Amino acid sequence: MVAVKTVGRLSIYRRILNRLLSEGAKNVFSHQLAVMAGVTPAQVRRDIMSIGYSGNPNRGYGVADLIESIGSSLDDPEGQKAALVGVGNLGRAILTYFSGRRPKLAIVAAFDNDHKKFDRVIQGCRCYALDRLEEIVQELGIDIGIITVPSGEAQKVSNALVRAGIKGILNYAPVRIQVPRNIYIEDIDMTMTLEKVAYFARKK
Amino acid sequence: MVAVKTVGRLSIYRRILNRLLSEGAKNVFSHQLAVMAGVTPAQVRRDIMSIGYSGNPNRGYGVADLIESIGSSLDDPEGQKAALVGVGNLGRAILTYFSGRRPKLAIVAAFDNDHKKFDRVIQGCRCYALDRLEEIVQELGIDIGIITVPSGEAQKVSNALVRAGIKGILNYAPVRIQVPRNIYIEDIDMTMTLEKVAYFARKK
DNA sequence: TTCACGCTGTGAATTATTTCACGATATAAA
DNA sequence: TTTATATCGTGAAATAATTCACAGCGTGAA
Repeated sequence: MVAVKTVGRLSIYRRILNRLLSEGAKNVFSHQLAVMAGVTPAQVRRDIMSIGYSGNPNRGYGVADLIESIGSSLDDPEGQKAALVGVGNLGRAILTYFSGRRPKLAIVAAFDNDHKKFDRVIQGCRCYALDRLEEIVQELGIDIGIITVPSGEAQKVSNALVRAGIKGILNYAPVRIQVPRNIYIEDIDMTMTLEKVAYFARKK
Repeated sequence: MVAVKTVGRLSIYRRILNRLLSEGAKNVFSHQLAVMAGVTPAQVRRDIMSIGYSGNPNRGYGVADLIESIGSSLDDPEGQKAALVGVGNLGRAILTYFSGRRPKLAIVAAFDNDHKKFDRVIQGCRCYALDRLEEIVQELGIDIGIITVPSGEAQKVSNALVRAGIKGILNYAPVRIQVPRNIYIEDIDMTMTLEKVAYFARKK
């Protein structure tokens, strides 16, 4: 089991590596990856070590091999499916963002209360009525939920997702959601982050 | 100078406290805040200690006083202004989100390349042509930039923001941006976070 | 073949962050 | 007034994360 922060950085390295690959790069050194990822070379080496991949002291890391190796650590070989709940501006932005980007990880269903959105297909992802959440999640074998509803509804939506059997939640609503201990939850708190930037813009 | 992580949590506590205040609460205990913020009671006490506020062993913390105290640590008394660059779905979501929420921190200008958006007012925030960025940022005294443009343009936009004199950047584009050392930058990487959730949904 | 170089892999050291644990204390009740 | 109780504040301990620093190695050049 890889540490939380390491998983995050591996995901970033992989994105960089994919770009490098498309630019024709064969190998890359830890110090190059480090600059592109905004971390130290030692950190890069340690992260890569933690997934058991080894570079070559003279060539660095093999771009294609390392992508492969990160994939076999991070990805489910069967692929994983996510559902997005709340098709507002933010929800649509996320759908656009992800649309067909990672083969092993796709948002396959969206849910909303607004009947004008039902059955519309947004970025290749069909929109369903919120009260069909459990049914559809189970039918499609979805195991990740993305919450982009207003704060007031987030806990209710989360409960429904958990009942439906979801294992991980990405929560954009600015409230802490209570979930059973076996569910992994990650919050993206945009207001908090902006306030952090504001503080350090002044103090740094 | 308060630690980065502490600033983030203080911002979260404040949001919770504001809700409690509006519900009429006068006092709150560290263990209550802890549950609502998803941290330990000891952490809450330490964070609050770090801004020099003291509670009462019998009543806990005064809700209104603590809000006040967090404000005087985090906020600029004069207020701070932010500019958003890139008025797509994500940009609009952010504008909607922040619109008039914090008096000491407002997004006062948006920028885009698309001339159809020029001079439109979105959530009380006027949209300008991207090439007027430096001019407007300086005119309005903006010191925070929010980047919501595609990856390929992020570095260019960042350079313009830095030239215009901005001190902090909140970057939503999935690339690491290079900035001078005196600029504070925080990344929100939505893809990375989803991949993290996917990983731990499987492994946890 | 041998050498010199610059990189990787990693134990150890360091730094950052969180939690423990307990004395001090404010209040409500007796 | 005294006592019982539950909380705060915080030094110290524990844990987590990062960086240092260098032995060892693969490769290109001589």
